This record gives sequence, C-alpha cells and structure tokens, in this order.
Amino acid sequence: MSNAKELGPSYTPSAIEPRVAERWAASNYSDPDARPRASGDLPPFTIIMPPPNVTGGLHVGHALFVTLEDLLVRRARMQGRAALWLPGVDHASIAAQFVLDKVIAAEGESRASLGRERYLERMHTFMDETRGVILGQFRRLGASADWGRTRFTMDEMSSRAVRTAFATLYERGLAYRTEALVNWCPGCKTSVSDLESVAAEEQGSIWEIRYPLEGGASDSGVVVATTRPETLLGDTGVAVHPADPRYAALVGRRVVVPFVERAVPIVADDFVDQAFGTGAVKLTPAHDPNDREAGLRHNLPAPTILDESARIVSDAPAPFAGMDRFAARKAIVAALEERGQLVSVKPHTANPARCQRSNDILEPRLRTQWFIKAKPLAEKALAATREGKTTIVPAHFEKTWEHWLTEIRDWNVSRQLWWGHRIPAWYCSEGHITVTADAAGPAGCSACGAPPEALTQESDIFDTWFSSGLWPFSTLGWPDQTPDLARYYPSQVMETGHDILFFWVARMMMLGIELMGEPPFETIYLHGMVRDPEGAKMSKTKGNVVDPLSLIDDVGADALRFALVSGTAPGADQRLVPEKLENSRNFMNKLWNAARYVLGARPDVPIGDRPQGRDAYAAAGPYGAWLAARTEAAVVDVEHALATYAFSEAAQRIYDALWAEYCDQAIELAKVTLADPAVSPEMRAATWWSLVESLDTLLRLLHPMAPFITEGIWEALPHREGEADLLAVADWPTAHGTPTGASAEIDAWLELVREVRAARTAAKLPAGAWLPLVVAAPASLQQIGMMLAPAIERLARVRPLLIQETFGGDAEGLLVVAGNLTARLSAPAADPDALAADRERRAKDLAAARTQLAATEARLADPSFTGKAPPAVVDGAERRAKELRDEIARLEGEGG
RNA sequence: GGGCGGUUAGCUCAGUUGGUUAGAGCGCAGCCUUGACAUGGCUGAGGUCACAGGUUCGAGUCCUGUACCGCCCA
Repeated sequence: MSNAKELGPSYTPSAIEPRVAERWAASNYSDPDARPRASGDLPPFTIIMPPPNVTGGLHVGHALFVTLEDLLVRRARMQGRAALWLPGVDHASIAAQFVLDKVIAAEGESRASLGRERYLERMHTFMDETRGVILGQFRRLGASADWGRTRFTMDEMSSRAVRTAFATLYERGLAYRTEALVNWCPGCKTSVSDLESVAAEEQGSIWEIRYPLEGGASDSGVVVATTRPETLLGDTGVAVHPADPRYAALVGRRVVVPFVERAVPIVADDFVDQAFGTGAVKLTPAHDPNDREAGLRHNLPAPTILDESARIVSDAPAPFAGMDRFAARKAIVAALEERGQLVSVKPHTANPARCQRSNDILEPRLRTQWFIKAKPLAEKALAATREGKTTIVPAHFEKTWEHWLTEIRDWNVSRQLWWGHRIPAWYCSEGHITVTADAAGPAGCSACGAPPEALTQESDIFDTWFSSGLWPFSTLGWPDQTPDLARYYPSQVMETGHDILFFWVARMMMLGIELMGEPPFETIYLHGMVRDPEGAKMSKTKGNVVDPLSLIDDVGADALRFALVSGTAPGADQRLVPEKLENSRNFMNKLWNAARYVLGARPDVPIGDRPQGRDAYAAAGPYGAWLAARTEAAVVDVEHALATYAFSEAAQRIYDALWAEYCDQAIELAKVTLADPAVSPEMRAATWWSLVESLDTLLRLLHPMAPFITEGIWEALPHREGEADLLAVADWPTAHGTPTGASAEIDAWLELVREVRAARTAAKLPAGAWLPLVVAAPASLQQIGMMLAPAIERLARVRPLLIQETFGGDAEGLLVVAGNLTARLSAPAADPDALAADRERRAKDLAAARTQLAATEARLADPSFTGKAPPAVVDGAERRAKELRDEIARLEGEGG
C-alpha cells in the first residue's frame, strides 16, 4: 500500500489480501528452518495442525482453529522462535467412502462392482484431486503453516508409522483380537466408534411379554419388559434383581422363549433395574451390551439373530427369517398378541444411538475385532496431566479428562471398510496370528512357519483415529529418528475443539507417551463451538451454516479473524453474529484510515532517517513520553493476555489501544503540532516519527490476529536499515520500562477536554462555536497546558484559551472541573434552561462525589480495614478520599 | 442417574490470583457534512452481576444451597 492515499478512504480487503498473500508465498517465512534468528537460544515452538477431513469444505469451526493456531504461531515466530505449524489432512474413512460412493454411483458403479483394489485406486485419484482444496482455503484465512511439510494421514510415511505402531503395541501385549459387541451400522456395514454415534431421545414403547415356565401353564413364569421384542429370537436367559422379592422363588427355574421354544434360565443379577417395567428383563447377549455382560457372568450362549444388514438371520423360525428388524418387530408383536403372550404395551422414551453418517439406528453386534488395551495407556496419560507435564486450558476440562480416562474401556480399532490403513495382521489355517510392520508382509507364520501364500491378511482397516493418534510424531518422520522429530517433538500446544478431547486428544496422549516416551504436547488448548446468531449449533440439515469464504468476501479475512478472536474465551462457545463481523470490519477500516493519515501527514520538513523507537519518543518531548507510555502499556497487556490464552481480552486491548488511544487521542493531539508552522521543524519531525513508531508497534501486536492488513500497512511505513522485509518475521514488541514522563499531566488536560465537551453538550451550546475558556491550573500542570494549548483549543473548540494560577475575583461562565483543573467556559448567549441542565449535571456529580467520599471515609475510619487491608489498598483509599475532597471543593465553587 | 459449564446493560459477551468507580460492541437518545475515516466524531442514558445464605475489613470473583438453561458421560 505504498500508494495508500490513492486507494481511497475505505479499506478494501480484496485489494490488499492477494498482494500480501503473494509476498508471503514468495518468501519462505513459514519454514522454521529457513531463517536462523539471532535469538537462537529460544526453544522451538510447534503446533501440529489437527488434520481436517479431506472431503469437507471450509466451515467456521475451521476458521476458528486456523485463526487461533495462526495467532499463536505468528506470535512465536515474531518472538524469534523456530515456529513450526505443520499442516495436513485426514483421510476420514467413512466420510470419504460416503462421498466417493455417491460419485461412482452417478457413473453406474458401486463398491462391489469395482472391487477393493480398483475402488482404492479410484479413491487415491479422488484424494489427489481434493486434498489440496481445504488447505488452499486455509491460506485465504492467512494461515502461515509450513506448506512444504504438508502431510496426509494416508501417505506412505503415515502408513509406515501406523504399521510400526501397531506391531509395537502387539509385541507389548497392548493389542489383541477378540470377539466383542461393537456398534454396527447396518447402512454402512461397518462397526463405528462412539464418536460416530449420536444418541437422542426418541419415542418408543415397552412391551411386556410373558415367558411361561418350562412345562408350566400359559399364565406361569415371568413377564419380561423389553424395548426390543424382535431380539427375543436370540434370548438365552431372563434376569431379575437378586433382592427382588417378586421373583426370588423363580431364580434358577427355566422359562420358554416364544417361537424358538427354547428353555432358558432365570438368573439373578445386580444390573437389573427393579423399577424398569416388570423388573424382569430378557437377556439377548449377542444384541445388547448389558445382556452381553450378564451373559458372560452367567455363562449363557450368544446366538446372533441379525445379519449385517440387520435382517433376521435365515435359520430363524418362519415367518420371521429374512425380515428387516423393524418389520420383524411388528410381526413378532402381532404374533405374541395372537398367542396371548403380550401382556401390555406402554409408551417409553428411549435413547437409541444412530450412525452419524447414515442415521441408521446402530445395532450391537458380536464380531471378532482388534482392540487396544486402554487402561495401561490411560494411566500414563493421566499421570502426565497430574504431574503437570501437560496442562489443559481451560483447567476445568481436567475433571472430564480424569473421569473419562479413569473409566476408559478398551479401544476397538477395527473397521469393516476399505479406505484406510489395513491392519497388518495375517492368519494361517491353524488360527495363528502374525503381525508385522514390514510393508511386504510377513515371511511366514510366526507360530507354525506356514508360508506367506498360505496366510490371509486381515481385511479390516484401522479406525481413522488410530492414524490420527500418531499424528504428533508420524508427521515428523517417526519411526525414523529424523532431525525434525528430535527438534519439534513434543509440540508446545495442541489446539482443538473440546468435543474431541477424548476421541483424539486422549489417543494422541496415550500413543505419544507409549511410543515416544513423553507426552506429545505441553499445553492442550480447547476452544468452544461457533454457533449461529441464535445460539444453535450450525448444521447442514438445519441450513444455518455460514461459509467463511463468503464472509471473507464480505468483510475480509482479517475482520473475520478478529471477530473470532474477540469472541474466544477458553473452552467457551461463541455466537457469530453479523454485528460482530461488522464491528470488526469497521475496526480494520479505522486502522486503515489511521495509517492513511499518518503516512499522509509527514511534515514538510527534513525528517532524516527513522530513529530508534525510544529516540523518536524522547525527541517528541512530553507528548512522546506520553505516547511511549501508552504504547508500552498496550504491549504489556496484550502480551500478558496472549500468554494466558485470554484471546478476547487481547483483542479488546488492541482495539482500545488503536481506536480509543491512538486514533482518538494520539493522532488528534499530533494533528495540530504537525500542521503548525510555529512549531520547530525538529519537533514536528519528532512528533511524526513517534506516531510512526507507535503505529509500528501496534501493527506488530495486531499482526497475529489480522495478518493481511497489518502486513500491507507495515510495508508502507518507513523502515530502519537492516529491518526484516516482512512484518510476519519482524520482532515482537517487548516492554522496555519506558519512563512515563509527563504522561499523567497530558491525561489531566485530556480529561479537561472531555469535561468541557460534556458541559457544552449539557448546556446545548452550539457545537461549532469557539468559546473562550479560562483554566485555573496548579503550577505543575501549567507548562504542559501551554504546550498543548493549540491542541486543547481545537479538541475542546475553545478560543481564546487562558491558563493561569487562579481565577480573578469575577470568574464567569460555566464551571468545568477535571481533576486538579478548574475552568470557566464563557457562554454568553446560552439558553437559561440549558444552563440549568448543566448545573443539574454538576449537582449530580457533586452528589455522587459526596456519597463516594462518605463511603471511603467510613472505610478509612474502620480500624479493621486499615489494620488488615494491604497498605497499597489503604493508600489508594486515602488518595481517593483526597481527590474526592478536592473535587467537591471545586464543584462547590459553583456558587461563586 | 453421575459430571461439567452458564445465568453480568435492551441484545451478544469480557471481567487473570477477592480490593470498594463492573467494561466493550451492537442497539438507543442528542449534537456534528471540522481536510484519515459517516465502516466516522462528540456527549449521554442504561447494570440490587439469577436467587438465598455464609466466609471476609472488603465478594461479580471464594464456600453451601435453590431455580432455570446448555453440554458430556452412563
């Protein structure tokens, strides 16, 4: 923007962002190894990007995480650390198959018609086409990731890491194969994880069904309550609570399951809820997790009666065999009623789990699968957070973390899909298992030596989270001991949504500690969800999703980012409302215009080369000291906020520093000086340079949040010899403890300006009129007042301005009180009613001051306060009391 | 059923170890086409910090309980 003035009075992101993006692209600034920095002793700073789903497009959740991670990384980079933000994408087994299946269906093909090999070839081609899309969208957000290190969870490096990890876990006895109940999706024809299942309340029924005693009358036996009558074909028992007197006599006897006419035992088991239905439940071990547990405890068989499409198996009794599970339910209920065994039907609210993808109700299903032993891994992960090796922000998630890891169950890693890492396990005809990390497969059965051609590889693939769980080190080259791995593991921050704390973060922690020997990150920062303006979750089905790219088109990437940062408190959800974006856009426009002003206001005097920051301020006298102090305070506050992940506070502080302080005060004060030919050329140059200096510092502070506009403006600032060519790699501001100089005095005069304006408004004096002002100022303020007089005149619209020790005896005009300054504003033609309004305003001030003084004096009179409160607080109260007394005295001068 | 979070101005939200004057944006009212910006400037109104107790010299902040809302787990 070297030609800022020609670009017009409104900030146009579309004109700046591409130019800045090009300059970044032409540099290697985001490669941490490319720029050895002077401060080489600082530790590296690494964030491994949570890999987005390769099939998805950009949504606001991405926009938030990209913004926050980019903010952290840009700050670290400016601080001189080797900052690595490693990007990548996730292969997302189920989601990817869903998308590709639709694509090939349009071509008249299907998974079955293509076969595994051709299907996977097709998938790889498809991925090659789509993989870059979302990362390209991240770039539009300004993401400064190291694109040269971009990784994919299905690339060869990742495959090798997955095989090695699994083989290692198997060797250590942490991976095993067993038959277990899994969440089966009949639509996707695979098991899915808990994460992929969504439970919601649905209206259902409780059917109460009589199971007569073996050999007993039709009204004998027990009445069981069930929400799933169709599964009775797989019943192998009936359970009652051991303490339930209703059934105590029946425990141990046998009842007959209808249709299959199988006699099954009545068992006593604690898990039964006596209050549910009749207090007696049927046990279907192959189709219900609780029943499965009870079945194992009581040694019951577990026949599977639903096939992988959730149809009744073919060897079931007619007419139910082959029926879909819902048709079977109706048929079985009808048949029970016909036989007189249906006792009642009651409405019931159930909580069925549905597949996130297909929305089918998930079916518990017995299957032989691979599991990872979770307990030993979880204990180490827990130890890491308990010992403070890894910190969770915000801290309250530690409780959730503790609870989940303490209660953790073994992790089912098998998926009956094609797209993913195939489990590197081979089976021989003897049933031996051979696991190897070798891409070529095993040389033979590890137990009986059967040759490779006699072995069958496991057809299942790994849960996507298994490869994602290795992400913090597989991306850095593990299992090889690469320089990257040595340098960038462990990473400093894992920034992600709190919704995947268990599913992903916990798995990275467990696998990282197990395979790398230390936790993968120092800090886990969890952000909240971005919601719609009504507070609802954004979802495609609801149609309330917002496309970040269209927001960028509307307000620019910087405004979007700044709005998101402003709304971010750790762990808390935020609503993305249009007003926030608008405000954020206005802020960018304000900054743009401030820069336009500064660049255009260079005084027409010899300005020399750009001085070092503190020299610039020092040469500008009290004004420079004041501006230095203000700027430095902003640096301290922003740095502190960012260091503690208080993102919204950091954003708010920069907003104030730039708008309320820099624009409304610093620039306004400087305007007069810069344009005043009576001021020495040296002072005008120094004033301008200090404005430049402060703007430069504020741009640096804002850069991690709003990289494009700050980079664009910074380019146009006059630079010092040898300075960085990009703001992105310029030094992060640090506080020097600049002496505050006369900054309190300047603030006092600015306060007077505010009070004069307030008086003018209250008394309805014409806004444009120049009114004479006489100020009574203590000696300590007079010199600064004289110096600022032209600016005060302009800002308060007063002229002439007289500054003296005290008023004469015949002081006239509106009384204005500001701290130690008292003033009289002449308003000869004022409306009497308006003058009364102004007096009323001051009367209110006076009353408020008196109330406060009374409270403060009461506190100071209380020995328990003066005795117990810290001295600084007591001093503060004393100072405050004095101020209030002075103010009251001045306001009481009204009468005179 | 267990756990966690929230309740602060009309609306959306900040408020870090307790410090007495609780902030912002939007909205609202009045004034201002002053040469960076009307995506602006100036001034102002608006809050018993959900409720009830407690600890403390002092509570939006800590403790206990209640109500309502939300999330997670079972």
